[in-house]
Amino acid sequence: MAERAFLPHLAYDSVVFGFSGDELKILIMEYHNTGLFALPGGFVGSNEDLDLAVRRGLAERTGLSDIYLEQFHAFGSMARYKPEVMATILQANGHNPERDFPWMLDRFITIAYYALINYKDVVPKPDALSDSCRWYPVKELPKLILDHEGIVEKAVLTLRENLDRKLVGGNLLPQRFTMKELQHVYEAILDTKLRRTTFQRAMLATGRLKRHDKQYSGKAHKAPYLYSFT
Amino acid sequence: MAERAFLPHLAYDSVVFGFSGDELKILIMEYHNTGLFALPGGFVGSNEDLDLAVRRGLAERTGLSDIYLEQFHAFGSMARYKPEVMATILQANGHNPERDFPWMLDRFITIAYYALINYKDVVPKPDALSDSCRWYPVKELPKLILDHEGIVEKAVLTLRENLDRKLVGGNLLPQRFTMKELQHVYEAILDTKLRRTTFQRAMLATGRLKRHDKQYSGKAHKAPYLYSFT
DNA sequence: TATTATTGTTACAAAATGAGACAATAATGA
DNA sequence: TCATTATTGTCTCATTTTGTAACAATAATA
Repeated sequence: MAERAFLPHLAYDSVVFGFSGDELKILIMEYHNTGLFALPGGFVGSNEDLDLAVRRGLAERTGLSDIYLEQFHAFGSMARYKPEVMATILQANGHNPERDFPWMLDRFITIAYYALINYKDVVPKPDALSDSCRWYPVKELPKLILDHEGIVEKAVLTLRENLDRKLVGGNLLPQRFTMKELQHVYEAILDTKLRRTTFQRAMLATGRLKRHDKQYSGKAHKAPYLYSFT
Repeated sequence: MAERAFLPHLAYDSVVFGFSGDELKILIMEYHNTGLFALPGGFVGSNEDLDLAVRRGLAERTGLSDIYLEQFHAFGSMARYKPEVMATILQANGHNPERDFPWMLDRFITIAYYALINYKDVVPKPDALSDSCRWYPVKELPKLILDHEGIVEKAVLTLRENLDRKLVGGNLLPQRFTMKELQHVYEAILDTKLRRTTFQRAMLATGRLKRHDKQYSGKAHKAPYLYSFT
Protein backbone atom coordinates (compact mmCIF):
# COMPACT_ATOMS: atom_id res chain seq x y z
CA MET A 1 0.00 0.00 0.00
CA ALA A 2 1.23 3.50 -0.77
CA GLU A 3 2.31 5.80 2.03
CA ARG A 4 -0.54 7.92 3.16
CA ALA A 5 -0.64 11.01 5.28
CA PHE A 6 -3.48 10.01 7.58
CA LEU A 7 -4.86 6.88 9.17
CA PRO A 8 -7.89 5.82 7.14
CA HIS A 9 -11.35 5.47 8.69
CA LEU A 10 -10.26 7.34 11.80
CA ALA A 11 -11.07 10.90 12.82
CA TYR A 12 -11.31 12.98 15.93
CA ASP A 13 -13.84 15.60 16.92
CA SER A 14 -13.38 18.20 19.59
CA VAL A 15 -15.95 19.89 21.78
CA VAL A 16 -14.24 23.14 22.72
CA PHE A 17 -15.88 24.74 25.74
CA GLY A 18 -15.64 28.41 26.54
CA PHE A 19 -17.40 30.59 29.09
CA SER A 20 -18.72 34.06 28.34
CA GLY A 21 -21.70 36.11 29.42
CA ASP A 22 -22.41 33.55 32.14
CA GLU A 23 -23.05 30.95 29.44
CA LEU A 24 -21.28 27.80 28.43
CA LYS A 25 -20.39 27.93 24.75
CA ILE A 26 -18.71 25.67 22.22
CA LEU A 27 -16.94 26.20 18.94
CA ILE A 28 -18.96 25.21 15.87
CA MET A 29 -17.88 25.32 12.25
CA GLU A 30 -20.05 26.10 9.27
CA TYR A 31 -19.17 24.69 5.85
CA HIS A 32 -19.20 26.93 2.78
CA ASN A 33 -22.50 27.22 0.94
CA THR A 34 -24.09 24.24 2.62
CA GLY A 35 -25.76 25.47 5.79
CA LEU A 36 -24.13 22.48 7.46
CA PHE A 37 -22.71 22.87 10.95
CA ALA A 38 -20.25 20.54 12.64
CA LEU A 39 -17.79 20.12 15.46
CA PRO A 40 -14.22 21.00 14.56
CA GLY A 41 -12.35 17.80 13.89
CA GLY A 42 -9.58 16.30 11.87
CA PHE A 43 -7.52 13.27 11.04
CA VAL A 44 -4.63 11.51 12.68
CA GLY A 45 -1.28 11.39 10.94
CA SER A 46 -0.04 7.91 10.09
CA ASN A 47 2.86 8.37 12.49
CA GLU A 48 1.31 10.81 14.90
CA ASP A 49 0.18 10.30 18.49
CA LEU A 50 -3.59 10.43 18.72
CA ASP A 51 -3.52 12.97 21.54
CA LEU A 52 -1.02 15.14 19.70
CA ALA A 53 -3.12 15.10 16.54
CA VAL A 54 -5.97 16.61 18.51
CA ARG A 55 -3.71 19.21 20.11
CA ARG A 56 -2.35 20.11 16.71
CA GLY A 57 -5.82 20.61 15.28
CA LEU A 58 -6.91 22.68 18.27
CA ALA A 59 -3.82 24.83 18.08
CA GLU A 60 -4.63 25.58 14.44
CA ARG A 61 -8.19 26.57 15.26
CA THR A 62 -7.67 28.46 18.51
CA GLY A 63 -4.06 29.62 18.35
CA LEU A 64 -3.56 28.02 21.75
CA SER A 65 -1.15 25.33 22.76
CA ASP A 66 -1.11 23.77 26.20
CA ILE A 67 -4.86 23.60 26.70
CA TYR A 68 -6.90 21.37 28.98
CA LEU A 69 -7.95 18.40 26.88
CA GLU A 70 -9.69 15.18 27.75
CA GLN A 71 -10.73 12.24 25.63
CA PHE A 72 -14.20 11.05 26.54
CA HIS A 73 -15.60 8.60 23.98
CA ALA A 74 -15.11 6.88 20.65
CA PHE A 75 -18.17 6.87 18.41
CA GLY A 76 -18.24 3.93 16.04
CA SER A 77 -21.76 2.96 15.07
CA MET A 78 -22.70 2.29 11.45
CA ALA A 79 -25.59 4.72 11.89
CA ARG A 80 -23.14 7.62 11.71
CA TYR A 81 -21.89 6.58 8.28
CA LYS A 82 -23.44 9.03 5.81
CA PRO A 83 -21.01 9.59 2.96
CA GLU A 84 -23.42 11.94 1.18
CA VAL A 85 -22.82 14.56 3.87
CA MET A 86 -19.10 14.73 3.22
CA ALA A 87 -19.77 14.60 -0.53
CA THR A 88 -22.01 17.65 -0.21
CA ILE A 89 -19.36 19.55 1.69
CA LEU A 90 -16.64 18.71 -0.80
CA GLN A 91 -18.80 19.58 -3.79
CA ALA A 92 -19.72 22.92 -2.24
CA ASN A 93 -16.01 23.65 -2.10
CA GLY A 94 -15.55 22.89 -5.79
CA HIS A 95 -14.12 19.42 -5.39
CA ASN A 96 -15.02 16.17 -7.06
CA PRO A 97 -15.35 13.86 -4.05
CA GLU A 98 -15.02 10.50 -5.81
CA ARG A 99 -12.02 11.64 -7.83
CA ASP A 100 -10.17 13.93 -5.40
CA PHE A 101 -11.01 12.63 -1.93
CA PRO A 102 -12.45 9.12 -2.19
CA TRP A 103 -11.14 8.22 1.29
CA MET A 104 -13.21 11.00 2.84
CA LEU A 105 -16.35 9.15 1.73
CA ASP A 106 -15.33 6.08 3.73
CA ARG A 107 -16.79 5.05 7.00
CA PHE A 108 -15.19 6.88 9.94
CA ILE A 109 -14.85 6.08 13.59
CA THR A 110 -14.30 9.26 15.55
CA ILE A 111 -12.64 9.73 18.88
CA ALA A 112 -14.12 12.66 20.76
CA TYR A 113 -12.30 15.03 23.08
CA TYR A 114 -13.43 18.02 25.03
CA ALA A 115 -11.28 21.07 25.67
CA LEU A 116 -11.64 23.83 28.25
CA ILE A 117 -10.19 27.17 27.31
CA ASN A 118 -10.21 30.76 28.41
CA TYR A 119 -12.72 32.36 26.06
CA LYS A 120 -10.84 35.62 25.81
CA ASP A 121 -7.62 33.96 24.67
CA VAL A 122 -9.21 32.56 21.51
CA VAL A 123 -9.68 33.93 18.02
CA PRO A 124 -11.47 31.07 16.22
CA LYS A 125 -10.13 30.24 12.76
CA PRO A 126 -12.02 28.14 10.20
CA ASP A 127 -10.22 25.58 8.07
CA ALA A 128 -10.05 25.25 4.28
CA LEU A 129 -13.51 23.71 3.91
CA SER A 130 -15.20 26.01 6.38
CA ASP A 131 -16.84 29.36 6.27
CA SER A 132 -16.66 30.19 9.92
CA CYS A 133 -15.71 28.87 13.30
CA ARG A 134 -17.84 30.57 15.92
CA TRP A 135 -18.96 30.29 19.51
CA TYR A 136 -22.49 29.07 20.15
CA PRO A 137 -24.20 28.75 23.52
CA VAL A 138 -24.62 25.06 24.32
CA LYS A 139 -28.31 25.72 24.76
CA GLU A 140 -28.71 27.34 21.36
CA LEU A 141 -26.79 25.16 18.96
CA PRO A 142 -27.70 24.98 15.29
CA LYS A 143 -28.57 21.57 13.92
CA LEU A 144 -25.33 19.62 13.54
CA ILE A 145 -24.36 16.97 11.01
CA LEU A 146 -24.21 13.23 11.68
CA ASP A 147 -24.17 12.37 15.39
CA HIS A 148 -22.43 15.56 16.47
CA GLU A 149 -25.32 16.63 18.67
CA GLY A 150 -25.02 13.37 20.58
CA ILE A 151 -21.29 13.94 20.90
CA VAL A 152 -21.91 17.36 22.44
CA GLU A 153 -24.45 15.91 24.82
CA LYS A 154 -22.05 13.26 26.03
CA ALA A 155 -19.32 15.88 26.38
CA VAL A 156 -21.51 18.00 28.63
CA LEU A 157 -22.46 15.00 30.76
CA THR A 158 -18.83 13.97 31.11
CA LEU A 159 -17.79 17.50 31.98
CA ARG A 160 -20.42 17.61 34.71
CA GLU A 161 -19.21 14.36 36.20
CA ASN A 162 -15.60 15.51 36.15
CA LEU A 163 -16.29 18.99 37.49
CA ASP A 164 -15.90 18.19 41.18
CA ARG A 165 -13.77 15.12 40.75
CA LYS A 166 -11.04 16.83 38.76
CA LEU A 167 -11.71 20.47 39.69
CA VAL A 168 -11.49 21.53 36.07
CA GLY A 169 -13.74 24.58 36.26
CA GLY A 170 -10.81 27.00 36.53
CA ASN A 171 -9.67 26.11 33.03
CA LEU A 172 -12.56 28.11 31.61
CA LEU A 173 -11.39 31.28 33.35
CA PRO A 174 -8.30 33.47 33.26
CA GLN A 175 -5.43 32.48 35.52
CA ARG A 176 -6.89 34.53 38.38
CA PHE A 177 -10.58 34.84 39.07
CA THR A 178 -13.04 35.75 41.77
CA MET A 179 -15.11 33.27 43.71
CA LYS A 180 -18.24 34.62 42.04
CA GLU A 181 -16.81 34.03 38.57
CA LEU A 182 -15.94 30.48 39.51
CA GLN A 183 -19.44 29.93 40.86
CA HIS A 184 -20.94 31.18 37.62
CA VAL A 185 -18.83 28.65 35.71
CA TYR A 186 -20.14 25.87 37.92
CA GLU A 187 -23.70 27.07 37.52
CA ALA A 188 -23.39 27.19 33.74
CA ILE A 189 -21.93 23.70 33.56
CA LEU A 190 -24.35 22.12 36.01
CA ASP A 191 -27.25 24.21 34.71
CA THR A 192 -28.41 24.97 38.22
CA LYS A 193 -28.15 27.70 40.82
CA LEU A 194 -25.75 27.16 43.70
CA ARG A 195 -25.77 28.64 47.17
CA ARG A 196 -23.03 31.19 47.56
CA THR A 197 -21.82 30.33 51.06
CA THR A 198 -21.92 26.59 50.58
CA PHE A 199 -20.04 26.88 47.31
CA GLN A 200 -17.37 29.10 48.81
CA ARG A 201 -16.86 26.78 51.76
CA ALA A 202 -16.61 23.73 49.52
CA MET A 203 -14.14 25.35 47.15
CA LEU A 204 -11.89 26.57 49.94
CA ALA A 205 -12.08 23.12 51.57
CA THR A 206 -10.53 21.51 48.50
CA GLY A 207 -7.24 23.12 49.47
CA ARG A 208 -6.51 23.72 45.81
CA LEU A 209 -7.23 27.45 45.75
CA LYS A 210 -4.55 30.04 46.36
CA ARG A 211 -5.67 33.47 47.45
CA HIS A 212 -4.10 36.56 45.91
CA ASP A 213 -4.68 40.32 46.15
CA LYS A 214 -8.12 41.87 46.11
CA GLN A 215 -9.73 43.00 42.91
CA TYR A 216 -11.04 46.56 43.09
CA SER A 217 -13.86 46.87 40.61
CA GLY A 218 -14.73 50.53 41.21
CA LYS A 219 -18.13 49.43 42.43
CA ALA A 220 -19.58 50.50 45.76
CA HIS A 221 -18.99 47.35 47.75
CA LYS A 222 -16.36 45.14 49.31
CA ALA A 223 -13.69 44.00 46.87
CA PRO A 224 -13.40 40.26 46.31
CA TYR A 225 -10.17 38.31 46.51
CA LEU A 226 -8.66 36.85 43.37
CA TYR A 227 -7.92 33.13 43.41
CA SER A 228 -6.01 30.70 41.28
CA PHE A 229 -5.87 26.91 41.26
CA THR A 230 -2.63 25.35 42.42
CA MET B 1 -8.90 -0.48 -2.75
CA ALA B 2 -10.07 -4.06 -2.41
CA GLU B 3 -12.86 -4.98 -0.04
CA ARG B 4 -11.46 -5.96 3.27
CA ALA B 5 -13.00 -7.71 6.21
CA PHE B 6 -11.76 -5.40 8.96
CA LEU B 7 -11.05 -1.72 9.42
CA PRO B 8 -7.27 -1.26 9.18
CA HIS B 9 -5.21 0.22 12.01
CA LEU B 10 -8.07 -0.19 14.45
CA ALA B 11 -8.47 -2.78 17.20
CA TYR B 12 -10.27 -3.20 20.46
CA ASP B 13 -9.10 -4.73 23.71
CA SER B 14 -11.31 -5.91 26.53
CA VAL B 15 -10.63 -6.06 30.24
CA VAL B 16 -13.01 -8.76 31.40
CA PHE B 17 -13.55 -8.60 35.15
CA GLY B 18 -14.68 -11.54 37.23
CA PHE B 19 -14.94 -12.08 40.95
CA SER B 20 -13.92 -15.29 42.67
CA GLY B 21 -12.37 -16.22 45.96
CA ASP B 22 -12.90 -12.66 47.16
CA GLU B 23 -10.53 -11.46 44.45
CA LEU B 24 -10.99 -9.34 41.37
CA LYS B 25 -9.73 -11.22 38.32
CA ILE B 26 -9.41 -10.59 34.61
CA LEU B 27 -9.15 -12.77 31.55
CA ILE B 28 -5.65 -12.96 30.04
CA MET B 29 -4.60 -14.82 26.91
CA GLU B 30 -1.28 -16.55 26.34
CA TYR B 31 0.07 -16.94 22.81
CA HIS B 32 1.45 -20.28 21.64
CA ASN B 33 5.15 -20.89 22.26
CA THR B 34 5.95 -17.28 23.00
CA GLY B 35 5.43 -16.72 26.71
CA LEU B 36 3.58 -13.57 25.66
CA PHE B 37 0.46 -12.56 27.54
CA ALA B 38 -2.17 -10.10 26.36
CA LEU B 39 -5.68 -8.81 26.84
CA PRO B 40 -8.27 -10.49 24.66
CA GLY B 41 -9.00 -8.23 21.74
CA GLY B 42 -9.95 -8.20 18.12
CA PHE B 43 -10.77 -6.19 15.07
CA VAL B 44 -13.81 -4.30 13.88
CA GLY B 45 -15.62 -5.44 10.77
CA SER B 46 -15.68 -2.93 7.94
CA ASN B 47 -19.45 -2.67 8.25
CA GLU B 48 -19.84 -3.54 11.89
CA ASP B 49 -20.78 -1.33 14.82
CA LEU B 50 -17.82 -0.80 17.11
CA ASP B 51 -19.78 -1.82 20.20
CA LEU B 52 -21.15 -4.89 18.49
CA ALA B 53 -17.68 -5.97 17.38
CA VAL B 54 -16.61 -6.02 21.00
CA ARG B 55 -19.72 -7.93 22.06
CA ARG B 56 -19.12 -10.44 19.29
CA GLY B 57 -15.53 -11.01 20.41
CA LEU B 58 -16.57 -11.35 24.03
CA ALA B 59 -19.31 -13.80 23.17
CA GLU B 60 -16.76 -15.96 21.36
CA ARG B 61 -14.41 -15.97 24.32
CA THR B 62 -16.88 -16.27 27.18
CA GLY B 63 -19.92 -17.87 25.60
CA LEU B 64 -21.97 -15.02 27.04
CA SER B 65 -24.14 -12.55 25.27
CA ASP B 66 -25.84 -9.66 27.00
CA ILE B 67 -23.00 -8.71 29.32
CA TYR B 68 -22.25 -5.45 31.05
CA LEU B 69 -19.81 -3.61 28.82
CA GLU B 70 -18.38 -0.13 28.95
CA GLN B 71 -15.95 1.66 26.71
CA PHE B 72 -13.41 3.63 28.73
CA HIS B 73 -10.52 4.84 26.58
CA ALA B 74 -8.85 4.82 23.17
CA PHE B 75 -5.11 4.27 23.24
CA GLY B 76 -3.32 5.82 20.29
CA SER B 77 0.25 6.74 21.10
CA MET B 78 3.08 5.85 18.74
CA ALA B 79 4.92 4.33 21.70
CA ARG B 80 2.56 1.34 21.55
CA TYR B 81 3.54 0.55 17.95
CA LYS B 82 5.83 -2.49 18.16
CA PRO B 83 5.28 -4.62 15.05
CA GLU B 84 7.93 -7.12 16.14
CA VAL B 85 5.60 -8.32 18.88
CA MET B 86 2.86 -9.31 16.46
CA ALA B 87 5.50 -10.77 14.11
CA THR B 88 6.74 -12.99 16.92
CA ILE B 89 3.24 -14.21 17.68
CA LEU B 90 2.45 -14.96 14.03
CA GLN B 91 5.76 -16.77 13.49
CA ALA B 92 5.22 -18.89 16.58
CA ASN B 93 1.95 -19.99 14.97
CA GLY B 94 3.71 -21.05 11.78
CA HIS B 95 2.80 -18.01 9.70
CA ASN B 96 4.94 -15.73 7.59
CA PRO B 97 3.88 -12.31 8.90
CA GLU B 98 5.05 -10.17 5.95
CA ARG B 99 3.50 -12.49 3.40
CA ASP B 100 0.33 -13.71 5.13
CA PHE B 101 -0.68 -10.90 7.46
CA PRO B 102 1.14 -7.70 6.51
CA TRP B 103 -1.71 -5.55 7.85
CA MET B 104 -1.25 -7.02 11.32
CA LEU B 105 2.18 -5.43 11.44
CA ASP B 106 0.70 -1.98 10.94
CA ARG B 107 0.25 0.61 13.59
CA PHE B 108 -2.94 0.09 15.63
CA ILE B 109 -5.10 2.36 17.67
CA THR B 110 -7.07 0.35 20.18
CA ILE B 111 -10.34 1.17 21.84
CA ALA B 112 -10.55 -0.37 25.28
CA TYR B 113 -13.66 -1.72 27.00
CA TYR B 114 -14.22 -3.33 30.32
CA ALA B 115 -16.79 -6.04 30.97
CA LEU B 116 -18.29 -7.28 34.20
CA ILE B 117 -19.42 -10.86 34.22
CA ASN B 118 -20.51 -13.55 36.62
CA TYR B 119 -17.39 -15.64 37.03
CA LYS B 120 -19.26 -18.91 37.28
CA ASP B 121 -21.05 -18.40 33.97
CA VAL B 122 -17.83 -18.35 31.97
CA VAL B 123 -15.72 -21.04 30.36
CA PRO B 124 -12.84 -19.06 28.80
CA LYS B 125 -11.94 -20.05 25.24
CA PRO B 126 -8.68 -19.07 23.52
CA ASP B 127 -8.65 -18.01 19.87
CA ALA B 128 -6.67 -19.44 16.96
CA LEU B 129 -3.41 -17.76 17.90
CA SER B 130 -3.68 -18.45 21.60
CA ASP B 131 -2.75 -21.20 23.92
CA SER B 132 -5.02 -20.34 26.78
CA CYS B 133 -7.48 -17.80 28.06
CA ARG B 134 -7.37 -17.85 31.83
CA TRP B 135 -8.37 -15.83 34.87
CA TYR B 136 -5.64 -13.97 36.71
CA PRO B 137 -6.03 -11.94 39.90
CA VAL B 138 -5.60 -8.28 39.04
CA LYS B 139 -2.88 -8.13 41.66
CA GLU B 140 -0.91 -11.03 40.20
CA LEU B 141 -0.89 -10.45 36.46
CA PRO B 142 1.90 -11.79 34.29
CA LYS B 143 3.85 -9.26 32.28
CA LEU B 144 1.66 -8.14 29.38
CA ILE B 145 2.61 -7.07 25.86
CA LEU B 146 2.65 -3.48 24.61
CA ASP B 147 0.73 -1.08 26.82
CA HIS B 148 -1.76 -3.67 28.06
CA GLU B 149 -0.73 -3.22 31.69
CA GLY B 150 -1.55 0.45 31.41
CA ILE B 151 -4.89 -0.44 29.87
CA VAL B 152 -5.71 -2.70 32.82
CA GLU B 153 -4.70 0.00 35.27
CA LYS B 154 -6.96 2.55 33.63
CA ALA B 155 -9.79 -0.01 33.55
CA VAL B 156 -9.51 -0.56 37.29
CA LEU B 157 -9.46 3.18 38.00
CA THR B 158 -12.50 3.73 35.80
CA LEU B 159 -14.35 0.84 37.40
CA ARG B 160 -13.69 2.32 40.85
CA GLU B 161 -15.03 5.69 39.79
CA ASN B 162 -18.14 4.13 38.29
CA LEU B 163 -18.82 1.76 41.17
CA ASP B 164 -21.05 4.03 43.22
CA ARG B 165 -22.12 6.27 40.40
CA LYS B 166 -23.53 3.48 38.25
CA LEU B 167 -24.01 0.75 40.88
CA VAL B 168 -22.35 -1.81 38.66
CA GLY B 169 -21.02 -4.11 41.37
CA GLY B 170 -23.90 -6.55 41.04
CA ASN B 171 -22.84 -7.48 37.53
CA LEU B 172 -19.96 -9.47 39.00
CA LEU B 173 -22.34 -11.66 41.00
CA PRO B 174 -25.13 -14.09 40.22
CA GLN B 175 -28.58 -12.61 39.79
CA ARG B 176 -29.24 -12.97 43.51
CA PHE B 177 -26.63 -12.41 46.17
CA THR B 178 -26.24 -11.70 49.85
CA MET B 179 -25.22 -8.35 51.25
CA LYS B 180 -21.95 -9.84 52.39
CA GLU B 181 -21.12 -11.04 48.89
CA LEU B 182 -21.84 -7.60 47.48
CA GLN B 183 -19.64 -6.04 50.12
CA HIS B 184 -16.80 -8.36 49.20
CA VAL B 185 -17.11 -7.26 45.58
CA TYR B 186 -16.85 -3.63 46.62
CA GLU B 187 -13.87 -4.36 48.83
CA ALA B 188 -12.08 -6.18 46.03
CA ILE B 189 -12.66 -3.37 43.54
CA LEU B 190 -11.78 -0.54 45.90
CA ASP B 191 -8.99 -2.56 47.49
CA THR B 192 -10.07 -1.52 50.96
CA LYS B 193 -12.11 -2.82 53.89
CA LEU B 194 -15.59 -1.44 54.37
CA ARG B 195 -17.70 -1.23 57.51
CA ARG B 196 -20.54 -3.72 57.40
CA THR B 197 -23.35 -1.59 58.83
CA THR B 198 -22.47 1.53 56.88
CA PHE B 199 -22.25 -0.43 53.67
CA GLN B 200 -25.59 -2.13 54.27
CA ARG B 201 -27.30 1.15 55.03
CA ALA B 202 -25.85 2.87 51.97
CA MET B 203 -26.82 0.04 49.64
CA LEU B 204 -30.38 -0.13 50.94
CA ALA B 205 -30.61 3.67 50.67
CA THR B 206 -29.97 3.52 46.93
CA GLY B 207 -33.44 2.08 46.54
CA ARG B 208 -32.11 -0.18 43.81
CA LEU B 209 -32.02 -3.40 45.81
CA LYS B 210 -34.91 -5.79 45.90
CA ARG B 211 -35.07 -8.20 48.81
CA HIS B 212 -35.96 -11.84 48.22
CA ASP B 213 -36.14 -15.00 50.34
CA LYS B 214 -33.54 -15.91 52.90
CA GLN B 215 -30.61 -18.09 52.03
CA TYR B 216 -30.12 -20.99 54.42
CA SER B 217 -26.48 -21.95 54.40
CA GLY B 218 -26.61 -24.81 56.91
CA LYS B 219 -24.35 -22.81 59.20
CA ALA B 220 -25.17 -22.09 62.83
CA HIS B 221 -26.33 -18.51 62.51
CA LYS B 222 -29.03 -16.23 61.18
CA ALA B 223 -29.69 -16.70 57.47
CA PRO B 224 -29.08 -13.64 55.25
CA TYR B 225 -31.56 -12.29 52.75
CA LEU B 226 -30.87 -12.57 49.07
CA TYR B 227 -30.96 -9.35 47.04
CA SER B 228 -31.03 -8.41 43.40
CA PHE B 229 -30.60 -5.08 41.62
CA THR B 230 -33.68 -3.64 40.01
C1' DT C 1 -32.00 -25.65 75.89
C1' DA C 2 -27.85 -23.03 76.16
C1' DT C 3 -24.23 -21.82 72.80
C1' DT C 4 -22.26 -19.89 68.60
C1' DA C 5 -21.77 -17.12 64.56
C1' DT C 6 -23.85 -13.98 61.71
C1' DT C 7 -27.41 -10.81 60.33
C1' DG C 8 -30.67 -6.82 60.29
C1' DT C 9 -31.70 -2.88 62.87
C1' DT C 10 -31.35 0.70 66.19
C1' DA C 11 -28.96 4.30 68.90
C1' DC C 12 -25.90 7.82 69.44
C1' DA C 13 -21.72 10.54 68.24
C1' DA C 14 -19.20 12.88 64.74
C1' DA C 15 -18.87 15.11 60.45
C1' DA C 16 -20.74 17.37 56.50
C1' DT C 17 -24.12 20.27 54.47
C1' DG C 18 -28.12 23.65 54.08
C1' DA C 19 -29.69 28.09 55.10
C1' DG C 20 -29.46 32.28 57.11
C1' DA C 21 -27.30 36.11 59.87
C1' DC C 22 -23.77 39.36 60.38
C1' DA C 23 -19.80 42.11 60.20
C1' DA C 24 -16.41 44.11 56.90
C1' DT C 25 -15.51 46.63 53.26
C1' DA C 26 -15.28 50.02 48.65
C1' DA C 27 -17.44 53.27 46.45
C1' DT C 28 -21.33 56.83 46.31
C1' DG C 29 -23.62 60.86 47.50
C1' DA C 30 -26.15 63.91 50.80
C1' DT D 1 -17.79 63.85 56.84
C1' DC D 2 -20.69 60.21 57.28
C1' DA D 3 -24.80 57.54 56.29
C1' DT D 4 -26.03 54.50 52.32
C1' DT D 5 -25.53 50.62 49.10
C1' DA D 6 -24.05 46.35 47.19
C1' DT D 7 -21.24 42.60 47.78
C1' DT D 8 -17.96 39.69 50.18
C1' DG D 9 -16.02 36.65 53.78
C1' DT D 10 -17.13 34.36 57.84
C1' DC D 11 -19.82 32.57 61.52
C1' DT D 12 -23.83 30.22 63.61
C1' DC D 13 -27.14 26.94 64.04
C1' DA D 14 -30.34 23.42 62.23
C1' DT D 15 -30.55 19.49 59.32
C1' DT D 16 -28.75 15.63 57.10
C1' DT D 17 -25.46 12.23 56.43
C1' DT D 18 -21.96 9.17 58.01
C1' DG D 19 -19.01 6.59 61.53
C1' DT D 20 -19.21 3.45 65.25
C1' DA D 21 -20.93 0.51 68.40
C1' DA D 22 -24.59 -1.94 70.64
C1' DC D 23 -28.43 -5.02 70.45
C1' DA D 24 -31.89 -8.23 69.29
C1' DA D 25 -33.12 -11.98 66.05
C1' DT D 26 -32.11 -16.01 64.17
C1' DA D 27 -30.23 -21.06 62.27
C1' DA D 28 -27.76 -24.58 63.35
C1' DT D 29 -25.00 -27.17 66.98
C1' DA D 30 -23.78 -29.43 71.26
